[in-house]
Formats: sequence, structure tokens, C-alpha cells
Amino acid sequence: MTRYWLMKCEPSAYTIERLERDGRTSWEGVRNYQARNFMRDEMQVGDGVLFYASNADPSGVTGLAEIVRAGYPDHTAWTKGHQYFDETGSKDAPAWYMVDVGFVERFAGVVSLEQLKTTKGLEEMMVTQKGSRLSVQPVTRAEFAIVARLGRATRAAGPAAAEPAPIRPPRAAGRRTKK
DNA sequence: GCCAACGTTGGC
DNA sequence: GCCAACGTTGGC
Repeated sequence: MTRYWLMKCEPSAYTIERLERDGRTSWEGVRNYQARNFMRDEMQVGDGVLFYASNADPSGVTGLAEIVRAGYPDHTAWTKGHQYFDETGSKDAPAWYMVDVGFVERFAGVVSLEQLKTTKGLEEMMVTQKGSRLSVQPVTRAEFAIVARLGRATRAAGPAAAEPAPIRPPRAAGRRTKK
């Protein structure tokens, strides 16, 4: 049975635009056990994904993706010198897992967190709860459908907002989940 | 940049 | 097993 998920990523690490260009990507770098368990044990090929831009302006869902490869060991964890290197586990007994995600759809605009919080039917969505930091979250089929509909109703920012985006220096290292 | 909320670590 | 200290997340 198809399940649905929300996956967070900071724009400095990866964006829906890049996913659209790449077609698919591996979701490495998650270093949280609850998120790991979802990726390792529950995600299946074909599951739907809400692509969520965190620490963004505004933060929110920017498009849709799907799982194209179920959980497999995250090799970046045992690659010395890699930014996601982590001593937990080993090659023989991997601690961390990733999945591959494929592009489905890019929204014209962003379904902002603010909008998610004020939309009927999304009251229980994990991402709308205070203090919710989990970077991989389950969502219900109904929530997925509501957000997809909101996303398709978004419009690109108008001319007034179309001036070049300010240059934002990347945040300090070590602050990314999925890359 | 601030800081509240959260997860992890480690002393005891 | 408790819990204080610490590091990180992520909205604002």
C-alpha cells in the first residue's frame, strides 16, 4: 500500500529545482534514528513525498516527489572525510540508511508552513506541530492530497517580488539533513 | 542572529 | 535510569 511522507531539506543543500533537473537523487545524510527507521523499514518504491524546504523564505512544500529506491545503507557515513561521515555503525553493520527520490512535480510557488498551519484538515500534520524537527515524517493520504491541491493552486511570485534574490551565504557546515 | 525545542551523550 | 550539559534544528 502506498504511503506518504514529508521530507525536509534546506535549500543550501538541495532544492526541488535541482531535483527537477536531476530527475532523481539519493537522500543521504540523515542522522536521526526515527527518520532512519522510516527510510530503512517503511518506505517503499512508489510512496509519495512532499518536498519541504526548511530554513527557507518562506519555508514550506515546494513540490512532489516519489520514492524510487527503498532503504539501503548510507555509504557517506563510513566515508572518511565526507561531510556526512559518522562513526556510528560500520560498513558491516550500517547505522544509517538512505532512499532514492524521484522528481514528480514542482509547484509554481510555495505552500508555506503558515498556510499549512491554517488549512483545515492539516491540524494534525506533524510539520505543523510546535517543535517538530523530524526531517522525515509520515503524512496521511488525505494530508498529501490537500497539500498537493494547495501546491497546484500556487502561483509564481509576481513581478514585484521578481527582483534578484539576495545573496545568502551558506550556513555553517554540519547543518544539513539530506545533504 | 536569536533562541526554544529537541535529541544525544555521559557522569553518576 | 536519571538528568544536566551540550549540540542541532529550524522558525522567526
